[in-house]
Amino acid sequence: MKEIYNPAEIESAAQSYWETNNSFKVTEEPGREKYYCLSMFPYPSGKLHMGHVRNYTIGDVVTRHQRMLGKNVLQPMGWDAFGLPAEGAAIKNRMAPADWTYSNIDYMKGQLRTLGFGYDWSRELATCKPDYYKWEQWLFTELYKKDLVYRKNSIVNWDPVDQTVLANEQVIDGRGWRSGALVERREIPQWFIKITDYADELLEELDTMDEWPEQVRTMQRNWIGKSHGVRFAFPYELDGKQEQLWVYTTRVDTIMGITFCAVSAEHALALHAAKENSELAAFLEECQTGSVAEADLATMEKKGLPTGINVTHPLTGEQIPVWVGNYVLSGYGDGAVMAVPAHDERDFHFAKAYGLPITQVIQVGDESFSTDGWEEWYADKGRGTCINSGKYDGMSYSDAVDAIAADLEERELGEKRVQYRLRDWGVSRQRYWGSPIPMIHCDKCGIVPVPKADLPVVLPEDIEFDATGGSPIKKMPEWYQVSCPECGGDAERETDTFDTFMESSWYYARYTCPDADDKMLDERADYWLPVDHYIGGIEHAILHLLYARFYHKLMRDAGLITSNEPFKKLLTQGMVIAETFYRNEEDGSKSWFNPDDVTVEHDDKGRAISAKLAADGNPVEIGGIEKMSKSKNNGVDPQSMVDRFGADTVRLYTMFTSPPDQSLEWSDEGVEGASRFIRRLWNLAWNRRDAITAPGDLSNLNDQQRTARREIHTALKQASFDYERQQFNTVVSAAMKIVNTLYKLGDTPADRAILNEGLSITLRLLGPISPHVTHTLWRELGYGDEILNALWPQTDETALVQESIQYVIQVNGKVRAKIQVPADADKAAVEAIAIADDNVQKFVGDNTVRKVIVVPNKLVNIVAN
RNA sequence: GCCCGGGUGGCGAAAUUGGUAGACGCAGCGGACUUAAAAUCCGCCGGAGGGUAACCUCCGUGCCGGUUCAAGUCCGGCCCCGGGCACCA
Repeated sequence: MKEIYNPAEIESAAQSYWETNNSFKVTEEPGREKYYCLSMFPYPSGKLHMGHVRNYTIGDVVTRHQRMLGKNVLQPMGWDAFGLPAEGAAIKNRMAPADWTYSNIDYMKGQLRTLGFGYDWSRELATCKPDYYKWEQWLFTELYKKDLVYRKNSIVNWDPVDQTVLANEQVIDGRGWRSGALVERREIPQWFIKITDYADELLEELDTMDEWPEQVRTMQRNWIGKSHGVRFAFPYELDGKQEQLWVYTTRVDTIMGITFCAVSAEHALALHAAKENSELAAFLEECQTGSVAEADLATMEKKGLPTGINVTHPLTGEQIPVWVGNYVLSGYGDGAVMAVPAHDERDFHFAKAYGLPITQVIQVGDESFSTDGWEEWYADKGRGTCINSGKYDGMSYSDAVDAIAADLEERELGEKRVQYRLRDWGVSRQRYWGSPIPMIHCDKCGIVPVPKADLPVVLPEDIEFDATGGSPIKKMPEWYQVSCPECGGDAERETDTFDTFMESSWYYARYTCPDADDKMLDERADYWLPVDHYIGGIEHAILHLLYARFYHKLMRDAGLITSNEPFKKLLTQGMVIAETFYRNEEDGSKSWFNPDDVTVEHDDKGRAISAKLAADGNPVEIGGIEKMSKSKNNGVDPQSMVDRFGADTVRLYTMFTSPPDQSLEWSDEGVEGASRFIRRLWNLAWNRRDAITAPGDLSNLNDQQRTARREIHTALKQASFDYERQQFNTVVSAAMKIVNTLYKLGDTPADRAILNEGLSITLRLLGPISPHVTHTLWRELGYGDEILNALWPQTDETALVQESIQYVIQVNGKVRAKIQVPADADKAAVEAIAIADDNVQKFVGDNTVRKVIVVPNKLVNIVAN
């Protein structure tokens, strides 16, 4: 052991120790409790950012803690390796996406190693490897056979200059990111997986997933968007032909209040009417270019034009005018709605704007209805009864819905229907760097899935990108020209690749058996799954987590696994944020400076008052605290922090500064503090190394020593509780409290015994958080070989027992005294001592004591007036 | 607009879920050690007022009201900040 704490040295030694001993390699042990802890795998973008460090530290802390509880713990790591940035880098650096990706993986893996994360690297996977994507290709062909996969036309962004399809991220302000050309919408055939077949199961299971944050469950519920309603038609005649306008509504009870219909700008009826009407045609054009951001839509002005077409009310036979409305969504339901301005807020504002009639058909109690302004109760579904509705008058919501739906059904003009917002999952991407879609197009046989024996369809990695960014495999006849597996004739491969969400939807399962070479998953999957604890960013709340849940059910129904859900517990960690600094440039733009390059001046209260750029000494503006990002240049490089302070300090700081689900504000001073604490621990161990030799006798302690031991075990109890509820910041503070207590101990045999016990507890509490320094001290002080496998410390309840207890005495709810009472005193005795106190007497005065509340071992409240 | 979070010292945050508000840390101040500095160790540290002092009093958890012996915590109403989103008929 050395006098001076040297993180670089002890950390690399500890890491080598774990590597040579395969400390984190695990196998299935039937009968032993397993724990599968997983952090969302990274995209290999180049280097780790602070968000990764936080995510993976949380995962590693959970992993090491569960291991010390005696469980068989799996924590794997891998790479979400397909994706668009590799193509951009390929064009820019004139290198193959595969080479760029592999070199990034190499570098980032080294970074993960220096942070001391305990991964079972024998299970490492990269989703761009054929032995990985082979199995999702196989599953896709199986789904095709089960009729869960289909092909249909869908719209893509087309760059007319580069002659290539663009991903949404590559469209900037409606223009191609490279060419700058106006992007066109083109319809091409694409592959879909029927996630809607699983919508109900995906929705209903959310109710049972009580270890997921409520926020995430709500977001998924809304995304699936199930509603119960009625779909019905308005007949009309057009060019002498009988047609029907179909709409969907959840408020068919208001059907007698329809005063117009509204269709979306893309609706066939609108397009037809626009042929004869140039004003309408211009309006439809305008609707195409408006903002599509949801928040804008919510506050957007309601606009519309009449089509000049009338339809017939299915029950009254009345003529109803059809309008085009910018508030009608083309993609939901039939792209058309019935409008009941009296009982729908959007319809109301539209009717007011265009002078359309408003007819009240629902009455709630004695509320008074007026067309002057909108009232909340007008649209209160389920309240009130029908009026002005002929034979439906007096009916409640559910009676009216049943009766009206029955009448519509009788006329063959409608029926009840469950509607979802969720759409089928479009998985085709016209990109290169992804898994090829294993389908063959044969002129004779049609679509033929690639047989299992021919899988995987390997993506060629040794390619060159031309400047357009178009997918190279689309220009490689030697790759896509094949013979048909069925008839043997000439055929062509699908040249589109899968959406990268396909790979990230099942990687958690493949880690359980990454070497299975004849099956997607083997029997080991059921030992480890479901994942007990999944950790990642909130940005994946909907898409990734919904697709992974869907995929899990697909794999279950393919007979590969038996569980229903992939992730038992979910933790969404908070953002990492930092101060920003900028200068206003002459052209009105801002240039942002990294906090590393700025010196901040504080006033005597410690408030930041001004900041200067270190390079030129001139002032910069303080821009407020924001999420670490490239655009604000406020990212702190984890590597430079590890180099300066060591991984243990960086890990301790990220755990100590905020609870895991809240945002974490970076502060250099805070990191210094974390580093100072670790040195304080090290110095204690060094200075008292001769005293910490063996456990001593704890049975004969004086008052001071008993207090010290009580403080240690109180902190331990709190820390164990906080580990369970994953509030790691207070775990660190508990360890700090114990160290503070240990510093105050003397050097008698009893003090040495307490020190020995206290330090062994502290090291184990911190073991999961700062593993290197605790590993080293554990061995140097002779506690054992591996703290990693040490058992979690138990609270000694007898150490918590006190001879006398401090009671807080309140008079009328205000603290007036603190008294020491023997621990065995009964309620009456406590009361008596409390009332006898001088200060209590002073405040009770001449008043009569009405009531005395005694909270055992805590507090007495005397009510007097 | 709607749905989640959140609002506590100069700052990051605690408060074992209704029982001493501010633990632990950062910054700051004071002291010890040192020729000196750094490092380290010890102490003080919400505001106002009183006392030589140990201490004492009043105010204080975004704002207003309520429930309770007791509210940072529960209920009702509002104001800010952060994140997300379905104009879904």
